[in-house]
Amino acid sequence: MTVSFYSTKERILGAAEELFAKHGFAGASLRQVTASAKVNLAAVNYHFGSKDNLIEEVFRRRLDNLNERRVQALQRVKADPDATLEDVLAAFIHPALDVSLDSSGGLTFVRVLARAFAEHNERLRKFLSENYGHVLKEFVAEFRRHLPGLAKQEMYARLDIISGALTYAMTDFGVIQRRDDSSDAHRQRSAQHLIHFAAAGLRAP
Amino acid sequence: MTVSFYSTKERILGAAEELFAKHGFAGASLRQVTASAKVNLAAVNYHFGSKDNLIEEVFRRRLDNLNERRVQALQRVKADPDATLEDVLAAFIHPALDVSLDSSGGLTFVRVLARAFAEHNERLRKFLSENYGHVLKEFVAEFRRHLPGLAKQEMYARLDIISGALTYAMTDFGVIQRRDDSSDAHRQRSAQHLIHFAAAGLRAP
DNA sequence: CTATGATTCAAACGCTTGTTTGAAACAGCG
DNA sequence: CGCTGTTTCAAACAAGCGTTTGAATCATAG
Repeated sequence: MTVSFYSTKERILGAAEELFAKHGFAGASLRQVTASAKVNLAAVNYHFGSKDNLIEEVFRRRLDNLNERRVQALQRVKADPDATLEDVLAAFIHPALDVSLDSSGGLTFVRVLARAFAEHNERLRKFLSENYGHVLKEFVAEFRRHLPGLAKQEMYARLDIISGALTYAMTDFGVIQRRDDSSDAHRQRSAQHLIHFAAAGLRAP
Repeated sequence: MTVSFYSTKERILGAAEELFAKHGFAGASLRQVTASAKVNLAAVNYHFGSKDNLIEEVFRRRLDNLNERRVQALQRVKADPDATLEDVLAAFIHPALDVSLDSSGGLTFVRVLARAFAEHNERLRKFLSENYGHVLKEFVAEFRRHLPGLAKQEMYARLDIISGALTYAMTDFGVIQRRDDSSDAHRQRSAQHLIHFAAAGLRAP
């Protein structure tokens, strides 16, 4: 019997991520979280101050990483004079898939992320916009460089659709039953589909 | 001062739809709903039996209509020997947009629908699958008639993405701020974008 | 009119929620 | 060892939840 290796804070974050993905932010109670983390109920308020702060910390733990990967991928694309629209899309999509492939709860976090989009919680939206907004803006600028004929308003409308599709594809939210092949392989194929799909949609007149 | 025109049941359904869209099913309480509907708290359990039944009734009120419109649109496409892939997609997408354009809460309902997809509530998923599943299957059969080269597994994967994109596009979930033109006009353009976007994605090799 | 069934209402039910409390247990330094 | 600051713990808090109750009100048929 190995004793628990992770700290109380880490165990709370992991359990919270899992339960937020499964039941939503309002649907998962602190008693569920602390029971799953094998931690005292009061530990959440001791270490995080409140449930809202815990929610933000669940996001921050992974969003910083995702944003950094995307910025780096975008910089590589910018430096390449032969880069195509597909390369820009790959710089946007692959880091998200990479995060979802993180062996310790990455896919779970992507499900949490989709929850955040679906919920209209004002505080959460603001927090996410502050973490996502800046990077998204950089991508929009680069997309427009590859699609000079596309009006700005049109560009935003189509990117909106792509972001939604990306979120859905990454979280297996669909009603369709999957085959039982390795989910890693499935996700790799999903990335290719998404890139082709998005590129075709963006290039449409 | 005009007295209330709608019945108690109708006012509850309308208020519930609005609040479920805004705060989710767990997040919106029956006290909020009944207060917003200007109705006694006990009226929900009297007219619907339980909160779960109320949720189902909110869906049934609009889903029957949407399914009927989609089936009819698909039948028209099937009867037309010159119908294209875009026509099948239009038969799938336009009825959903029509529902969202219903002047009395249609767009609100679409937001509720997106909530249902985001939430993993087992009972809700089952209920929606029973209402959506049959029609979706018919559409898959017709899509495959227009894309004989596309493997069944591939077809499902791409339709999954399209369904997600449709849901997101219909609900303005994106972080991008819209222009202030008429939202009806915006939605009409969205439908065209979605159809072109989806057709390009489906036709990609 | 009275009588009957449907509807509304205020109040309370037991239960769960996030948060707070103060004591107990622990760790590490002098 | 004793002392100090950190962390854990059981217990309780007020507030909100879905649901139930029984009386009051309403509409309508006899």
